[in-house]
Amino acid sequence: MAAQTGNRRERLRRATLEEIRTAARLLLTSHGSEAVTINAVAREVGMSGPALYHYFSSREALVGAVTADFFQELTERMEAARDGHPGGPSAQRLLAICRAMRGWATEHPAEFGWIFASPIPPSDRREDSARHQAGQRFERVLLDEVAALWEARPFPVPAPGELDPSLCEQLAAYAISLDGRLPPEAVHVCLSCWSRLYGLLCMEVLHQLDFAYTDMEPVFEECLREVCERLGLPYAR
Amino acid sequence: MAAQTGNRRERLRRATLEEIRTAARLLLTSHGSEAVTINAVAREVGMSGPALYHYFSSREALVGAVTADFFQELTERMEAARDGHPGGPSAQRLLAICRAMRGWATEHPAEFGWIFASPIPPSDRREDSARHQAGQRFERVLLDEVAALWEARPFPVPAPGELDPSLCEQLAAYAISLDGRLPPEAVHVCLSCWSRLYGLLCMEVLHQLDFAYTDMEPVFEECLREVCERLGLPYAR
DNA sequence: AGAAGTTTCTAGAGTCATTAAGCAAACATA
DNA sequence: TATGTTTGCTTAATGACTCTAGAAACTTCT
Repeated sequence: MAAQTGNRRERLRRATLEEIRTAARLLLTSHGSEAVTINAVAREVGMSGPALYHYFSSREALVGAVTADFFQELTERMEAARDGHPGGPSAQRLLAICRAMRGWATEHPAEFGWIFASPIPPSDRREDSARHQAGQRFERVLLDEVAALWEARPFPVPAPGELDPSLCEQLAAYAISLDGRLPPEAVHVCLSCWSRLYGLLCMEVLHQLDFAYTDMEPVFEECLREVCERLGLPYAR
Repeated sequence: MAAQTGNRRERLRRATLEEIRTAARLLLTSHGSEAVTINAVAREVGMSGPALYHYFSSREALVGAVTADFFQELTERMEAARDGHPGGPSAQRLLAICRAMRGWATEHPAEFGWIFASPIPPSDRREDSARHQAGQRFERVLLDEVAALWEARPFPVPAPGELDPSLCEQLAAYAISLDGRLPPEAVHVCLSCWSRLYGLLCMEVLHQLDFAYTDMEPVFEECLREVCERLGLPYAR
């Protein structure tokens, strides 16, 4: 942690900012997305409407800030799960990360929905937005783990040339931005796994599979089993 | 088509309803979700605010109605794609259906987002809601095709007992509601494929993979290739 | 204590969803 | 043709919302 810089004023301001974010989150989880209004949040922290504009320039900014918080919380949970299995086999670490992700998602469905199952507002699509930063850190948790796994023992990937050339080109470009730790084909496998986990979790928090499943836990585990298989890892509950 | 039942009044009413839905959709696609307000829609069709309550009991009802429209449009497009390959090989039909789905999604990202990437409001979760009906019809397009495929030539499925017992139980319950055309393990494969397509399309319309891909078409095709492989079908572009 | 800066307030303009009251035309019936 | 009902809309009004513009109060520093 950085030393608590700043004088009393700054500390107070930080505390208020924190309180506002907490209030916003509480409103989201207890009364839904719609309930997170500037007025309601202000009421909750005991100040009146317009005062909140000294802390956030608009409702969108507030929403963006708490969304970034959620993103960071999820990432920290995944990192903690990973660091809970130091030195152990890759499979265990990766499974722990994925399960931590679902754990957080099911415990915080509204928050997960805000991160992943909502259109990203234009202001948050800029590279310097807090959300984007948080997204990159999140991305790195999974990618680092897969890269480590690849370096330790490469998993089977499609042969070069087997993938569509246009796809390969895009993958190559992205692989470069990853310092070339993974070849394009391995990046594809990685993104494909991520997309499966993403889809399943979105379906769970959005209740898109309620027509078939009442408990998604074993469905997710089965998906993990398949992911492990694809990465050449042993699966264990 | 059913004969245009009803007298002049009813016809006029239906036309107005249609006009309102069209206006709502136009606002969604051109100015985003937020812009679909009762007032704005009413302004668009040339009547003033409250008059709209003679046609829809609330904003939510209006949103639900147009969402159901979208669902139906998507389904019809998929059915048309399927019927464009009558009698042909299963693989071609299934691929055509999936590509039609993505085609509609990419042409109508906002509409697709409303159907699949938004929390389903409680009112629309009831069995008798238009949305639920539309959802079932959509579901059937994919399921029917997979069931036909299964009856013609079963694809490889996990051996009974290989899947988690709790998962099996849920699958068995759902399989029964499908008239037992598919065994639980095949239902699982089917739902797993659906979840992959769903995840990928959501990521595309929500721009969740922009950090890696600029063109999702080959990514989707690669996913289709894998789906085909799993269903024992030949893949062709 | 006084100056400077920060925080919060009240007031208000303009938006939204929704309800209520009422007007006028279209229609059905006598 | 006269009467009453139904239908389609209007305006008015309520209470919520976002956000702006000043004035008031409070902190901190000199």
